[in-house]
Amino acid sequence: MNKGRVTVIDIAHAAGVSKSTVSLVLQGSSLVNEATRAKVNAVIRELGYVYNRGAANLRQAKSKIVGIVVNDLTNSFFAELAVGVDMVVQSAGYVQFLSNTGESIDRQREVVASMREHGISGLIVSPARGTEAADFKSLTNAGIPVVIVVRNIPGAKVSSLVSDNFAGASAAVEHLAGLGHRRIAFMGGFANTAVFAERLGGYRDALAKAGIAFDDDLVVATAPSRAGGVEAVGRAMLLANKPTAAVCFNDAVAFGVCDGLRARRLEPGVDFAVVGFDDVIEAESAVPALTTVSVDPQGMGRRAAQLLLKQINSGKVEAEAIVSAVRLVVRQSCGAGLDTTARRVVS
Amino acid sequence: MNKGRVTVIDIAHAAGVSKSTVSLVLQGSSLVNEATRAKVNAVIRELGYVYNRGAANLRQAKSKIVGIVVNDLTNSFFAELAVGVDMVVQSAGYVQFLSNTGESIDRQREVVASMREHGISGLIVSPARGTEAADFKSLTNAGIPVVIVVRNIPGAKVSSLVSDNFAGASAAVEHLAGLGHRRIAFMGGFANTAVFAERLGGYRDALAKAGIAFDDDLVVATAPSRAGGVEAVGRAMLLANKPTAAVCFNDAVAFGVCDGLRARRLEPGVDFAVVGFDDVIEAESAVPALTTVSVDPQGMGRRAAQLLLKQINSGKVEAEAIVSAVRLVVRQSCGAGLDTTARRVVS
DNA sequence: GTGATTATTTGGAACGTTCCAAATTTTGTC
DNA sequence: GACAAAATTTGGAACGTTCCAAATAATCAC
Repeated sequence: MNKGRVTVIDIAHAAGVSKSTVSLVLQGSSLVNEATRAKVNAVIRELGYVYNRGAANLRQAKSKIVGIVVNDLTNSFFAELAVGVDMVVQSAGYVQFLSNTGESIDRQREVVASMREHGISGLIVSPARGTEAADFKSLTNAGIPVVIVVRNIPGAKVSSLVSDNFAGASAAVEHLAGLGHRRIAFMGGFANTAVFAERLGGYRDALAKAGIAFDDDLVVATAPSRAGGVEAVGRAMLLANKPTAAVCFNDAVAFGVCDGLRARRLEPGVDFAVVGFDDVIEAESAVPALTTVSVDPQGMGRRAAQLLLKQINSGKVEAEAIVSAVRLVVRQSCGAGLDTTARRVVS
Repeated sequence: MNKGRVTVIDIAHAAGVSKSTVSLVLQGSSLVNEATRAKVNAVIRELGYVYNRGAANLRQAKSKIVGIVVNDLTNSFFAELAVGVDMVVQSAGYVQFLSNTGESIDRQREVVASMREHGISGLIVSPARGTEAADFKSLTNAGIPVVIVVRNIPGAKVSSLVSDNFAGASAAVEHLAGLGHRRIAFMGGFANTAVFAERLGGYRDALAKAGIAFDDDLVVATAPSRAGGVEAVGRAMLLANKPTAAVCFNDAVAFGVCDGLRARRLEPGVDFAVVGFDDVIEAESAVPALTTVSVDPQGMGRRAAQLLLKQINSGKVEAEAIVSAVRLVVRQSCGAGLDTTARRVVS
């Protein structure tokens, strides 16, 4: 009725108290008498009051908003990561700005700036390729904590949470070697990324430990997508000395590899062993179920959010670098599928 | 330096003008002299000023924030939808709150309330199952436009954008019948949803038109996921009179059906025809490429966002119900794969 | 009942912006 | 150079909250 918006003052008026008291009630302060609290709450419900956080943020400092920007939301890995973040952020009473950069660094800059104007009190970012350490300088200078996930940025003075890519790839190779494979390919991924380098490093290391010579022909870099996987098998099968197994850059590539194998009348898990990386949700239900390095993207999202909230609350912005442990989940696609009850980790 | 935050007043001071002038510059007003504008902008850059939208919103009404809530972000369909929304929202200078409900109606209520407190000026929602028309009443009462996508809610006085489920399923059946199939199953999806009912309706209608008797055994409802697809083939293949083709509730189910077929040594597109629904991004690159009803989730997201922005800007909140046309994209999984150059629509 | 405690409540004064009406400067005309 | 018109600039007064210091009310001990 009056004007439009119902404000604390209207409530105060209707409840016969001062606006300060209403404010106290809103914040759940213990200073206020039980009877008045009840009355105020009743009036609040009655008038359909909605809290105006914008106004509140003007006085307070803590905004109950965090930002999360990912480089490719259409990739299940990042979608799950976002869901993980959402879960903890939501139950902490925060709300998240989420934006997709599509690997565009300009877009990333824009959305981060925009989020900042909107007053985020923290940022989780899976940086677009080519992001520099300086890009988050202004955030951290302003005391806004930043957590980088998935892809690390050398030299950035912010917290990071990445998975143990080296150990993961290494475990995959070790497992395949244990099954008797000698021609093990590394398929998919863009060669000029840190993640690629780390996983390839683990691959080479494990190869060496297993006494298998590294063969440059067996690493075939493609887009880290399903289509890239199809392409990768195609290229690998042109070799004179064909591989009999592959560790893939990620699960999307692995699925593509399976598709490509079948297009050649080879059955993954029978005629050729494939292991993925990430343990995306479909990995378990696919046929054959994908043997993969479990990164638990959702769990990673949750951990990232927890780390961020911790930093927001503690006020101190000291960088913390966490590398998250991974473990190989053996299912059917590697041909060792004895234990079909293997389940994904939910930490 | 001074306190912490740089404000318009600091800028005004440093530039030797009044705060009002700075404000004018910020808004790109044409009232201000070119020379002063330049000076002010220089100072802004120099002092590292960041605009405080929260404060601005206190005075203005339009908040440059929209909310989007989806029921399952881990489903590529919704992830792509969100990306589509993000694209247009971003380039309109807005920023989006995104939340995932995971089909929980309580969570949905919470996040919508929270978004509202944060001052969204519009909401796009793919409602959780069981959402009622009344749930958005308070939003619309406050003049905040709401656009419902994907799943319609009968009786809700808000705009909606859904795909033509009836026509899509119908086209799929017609196509399969045209290829000579008589035992066509309908696989996947929860039976008690509007979308299921619409698609099943299209299926039955097309069956009738093709002169094929409807067989209750051939509709096998399961979860609308990859695992559900696997389950569906399993059940269908137990029938005495087995199907030779299936139209699936969505692409996830269709992929599951392919998996299940292969687990039975049947090759999709050769021994059994499968057509999906949605045209998720992987549909094109999967092997065999999936014949599916193209819903173009990203395009739908874009359209929803455009519709919402239009309503926000025009100020009038009159509901508009759009049913988005779909078209069958014939690829390989239906066995008619002659034209391999079929491409997805990007409107 | 009195003074001291403790428990509640309460008016401003912020916070950083935008808006309005009015003031000032510049430009143009004769 | 005086006057009008146009262009530019500018002080408050909002916006809806939270804080603070201080006021008031309730309770206690004697």
